Amino acid sequence: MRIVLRFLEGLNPQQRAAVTEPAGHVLVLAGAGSGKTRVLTTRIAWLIHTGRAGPQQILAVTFTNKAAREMLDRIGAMLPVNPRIMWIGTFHGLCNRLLRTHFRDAQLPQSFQILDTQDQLAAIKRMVKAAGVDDERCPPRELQMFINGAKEAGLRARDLGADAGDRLWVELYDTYDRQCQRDGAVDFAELLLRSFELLSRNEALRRHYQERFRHLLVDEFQDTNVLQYRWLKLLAGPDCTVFAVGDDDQSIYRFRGAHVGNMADFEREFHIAQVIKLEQNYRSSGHILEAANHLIRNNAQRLGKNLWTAAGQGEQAVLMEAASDGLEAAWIVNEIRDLKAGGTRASEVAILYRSNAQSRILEHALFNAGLPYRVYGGLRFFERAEIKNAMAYLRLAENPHDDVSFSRAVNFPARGIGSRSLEVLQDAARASSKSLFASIGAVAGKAGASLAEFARLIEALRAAASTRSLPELVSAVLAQSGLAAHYARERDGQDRLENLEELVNASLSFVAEQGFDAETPASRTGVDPDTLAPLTAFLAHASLEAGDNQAGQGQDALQLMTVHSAKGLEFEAVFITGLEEGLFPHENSLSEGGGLEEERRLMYVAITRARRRLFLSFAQSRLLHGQTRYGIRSRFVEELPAGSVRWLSPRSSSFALRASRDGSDFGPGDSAVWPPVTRGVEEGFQGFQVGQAVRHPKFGAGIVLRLQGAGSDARAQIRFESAGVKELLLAVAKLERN
DNA sequence: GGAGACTGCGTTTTT
DNA sequence: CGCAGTCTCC
Repeated sequence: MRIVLRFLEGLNPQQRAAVTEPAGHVLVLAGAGSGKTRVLTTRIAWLIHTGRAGPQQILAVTFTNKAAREMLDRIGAMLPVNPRIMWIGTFHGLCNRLLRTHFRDAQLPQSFQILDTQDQLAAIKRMVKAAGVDDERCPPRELQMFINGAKEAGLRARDLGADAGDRLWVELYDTYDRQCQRDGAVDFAELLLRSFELLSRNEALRRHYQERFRHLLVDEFQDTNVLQYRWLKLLAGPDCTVFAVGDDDQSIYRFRGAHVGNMADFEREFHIAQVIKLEQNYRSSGHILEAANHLIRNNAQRLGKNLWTAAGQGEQAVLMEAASDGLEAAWIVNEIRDLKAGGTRASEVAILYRSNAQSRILEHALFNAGLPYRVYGGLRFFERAEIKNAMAYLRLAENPHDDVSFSRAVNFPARGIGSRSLEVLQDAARASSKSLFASIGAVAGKAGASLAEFARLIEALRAAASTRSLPELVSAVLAQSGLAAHYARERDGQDRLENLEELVNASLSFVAEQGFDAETPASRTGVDPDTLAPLTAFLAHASLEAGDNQAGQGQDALQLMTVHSAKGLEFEAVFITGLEEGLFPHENSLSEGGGLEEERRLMYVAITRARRRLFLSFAQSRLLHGQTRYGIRSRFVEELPAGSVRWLSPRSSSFALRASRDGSDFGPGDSAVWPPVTRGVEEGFQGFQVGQAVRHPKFGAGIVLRLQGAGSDARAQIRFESAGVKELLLAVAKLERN
C-alpha cells in the first residue's frame, strides 16, 4: 500500500480522480502541460498494482513510437513488469502484432511486408501504369490520398458508390488492393482496416480479445480518425473500460484524417457521466499561459477548458516586427546570445515555424553566428534512398516475389536491365499472373541473361538468410548486391556508404534488443511458430519505425522544427517565427471550412511549448518561392492579450513600401498602443489578398492594401510603386499577381 | 544507362 | 529560389 501512495503522491485532485476511477469509462480532457502522460502511466501502474488488472489485460495505444516508448519506460520505472506482456504501442504497431499472430485468418502471408508512404506511392504508380491509365487524368499522389481516405473511413472499393466521375478511381483502388494482396503487401491504412475487418468478421477472435483486454487506454484521443475509433469500439467488450485522454485544443491533424468529433461521440456513446478536466498547468509561467488562453478563446468549436497555473506571472512574451525575414533571423540570433549568456542551454531553446521552407534563412543566420543547431523533420534513417535500396534486397531475400522490391532492386546498381527489358518482363508477368521474379524465364536474349543473373543473386541471398544471422545477411547484401561498391565509387557517396554501414549496426542492435539469439539464421522462425524470424521482424520494424532524424543528438544544440513536430515537447524558451497572414495562418487553410480554427490551435500548441520565455516575430517582407512577398502581421498576434505581450518595433525599419504613412493598417505598429486593426474581408476577392504584390498594365507593380466590397463591387486599394495609391474595381482592372 | 537540361511546383506529418 | 521529376542526347 505504501507503494500505491507513492504513485499517487503529488497528483492533484483531478489527476488522482482520473488515475483511480474504479469503474466505468473515462474521458480526460487534458490541457497542455497538465501532466497527461503521467496520469496515463500512473493509471496503468495503479490498475496493475492494486490487482484490478493483470498486465496482459492492458492495451494502451499512442500515435508515435516515441510516446509508446516513453510510456513503457515510465511504467517500468514504477513496476517490475515484462513489457512484452502488455500491449502498448501505436495503432499501427498493435495492428501489425494482431495480423502477424492471426495471419491466416487475415488472409495474409505471415511475412507480409508493410508499405510505407513512399513504397505505397511507388506501388500505385506501377499499378496505374500497368492499367494503362493516363497519369495526367489520375495523378498517383491524388489517387494515394483517395485510397487512404477511403480506407481511413473504413470503405473498400466495393463500398464506394460509382459516380461516373469517380468510377475510374474506384476501379483503380480495387486494382491496387488486389495487387497488394498478390504481393503480400499491406500499407499503413490497410494495417488498420485489415485488423478491423478481421475482428469484426471473426466473432470467436473478437470475443477472445474482448475478454482479454479489460482496459483500453488511448493517448492523444483528439488525433484518432474514424476507423481508429471504430477499431477501439470493436475491441471494447462488455467488461472493458476505456480510458481516453485528449485535448481538443491541440487537434492539429485534421488535414490527415483526425476526427476531433470522436471525443464528443465517445462521451455520448460510452455514457461518460463526467468528463475529467485537467486544467492546472505545470509547465508555463502566467503570461505565457494567459496568451494561450486568450488566443484559443477565439475558437467557437471547443469543449471548453481554461488552463491556470500556480506559478507566478513570469516574463511577458516579446513580439518583434522585423523589416525582413533576414532581420527577423538576425534578431533571433541576438536574443539567443542573450539567453545563452543568461545561462539557458541551447537545447532548451526551440525555434518554431509554420512550414519547413522557413528554416533555410534561420539556419543560414545561425550558421553564420556559429550557433550549433539541429533541424527536426526531413528524411529519417529508414527513408533514405540508400537504406531503402538495401532493404529492397533484404525483402527479396525473404520473398523474391515481392514486385515492389524487385522493381526497386533489379537495376540498382545498374546491371544492364533497362526500361525496355523491364517492360517485357512486366508484360510476361501480367500475362501469366505471376510475379516478376517468377516470370524471368519468359524473357529471352541478352536481357534474359542479365535477369537470370539477378535471379541467381536473389537465390544466393535467400540461401544466406537461411544460414547466417541477420547482421551477417545485411553485410552480405551490401557486398553482393554491389550497393557498397556503387556508393564507394560515387563522388558524393561517402555519407551514403556510412549510412549503409550503420544499417549493419542497426540490425545488430535490433537482434540484441528483441532478444533473438545472435546466431539465429535470419529467416528461421522460432520454436513457437508464432515467433517471427529475425528478418521478418526487422523488415516490419523498418517500415513502422522510420528511425531517428539525424546524428548530432548528443551535443547541446538549438532545436529547429515546425510547430507540428513540436507537439508534445517543451522548452525553456520558444521562438514562434513568421507570424504573417498567409503563412501562419497558412493561406491554404483559409479556404477550407474550419481551417482557420485548426491554424489557431496550432498557434496554441506553439505557445504552450514554452516554460519561461516566449518570443514572437514577423517580417514585413519575406523571400518566398524566389520572390519577395510583403506580409501583414498575423491575426493571431492581434488575438493575444495586450498585457502579456511586449511589442518591440524598431522605428528605423527600412520598409520600402511603408503604408502606415497614409493611415492604412499596413505597416509597423506602435509599441505603446495596442493597435486596433480594421481589416477588410480577405476572402473571395478572386484570390487576391491583402499584402499581395500585384502588377497593373498601366500603373506597374504595387501592393494590395485593402480589399472591400463584394461581388461586382469588389474593390482593391493598391499602393503602386510609382503611381501612388489607387482604388480599383477587381471586375474591371486587369490585375496580375506579381 | 547516365549526365545534363528543362519544367513545374511549392502546408503541416506519423505510421 | 531550390527541388524533384521528366526529357534529351550522347
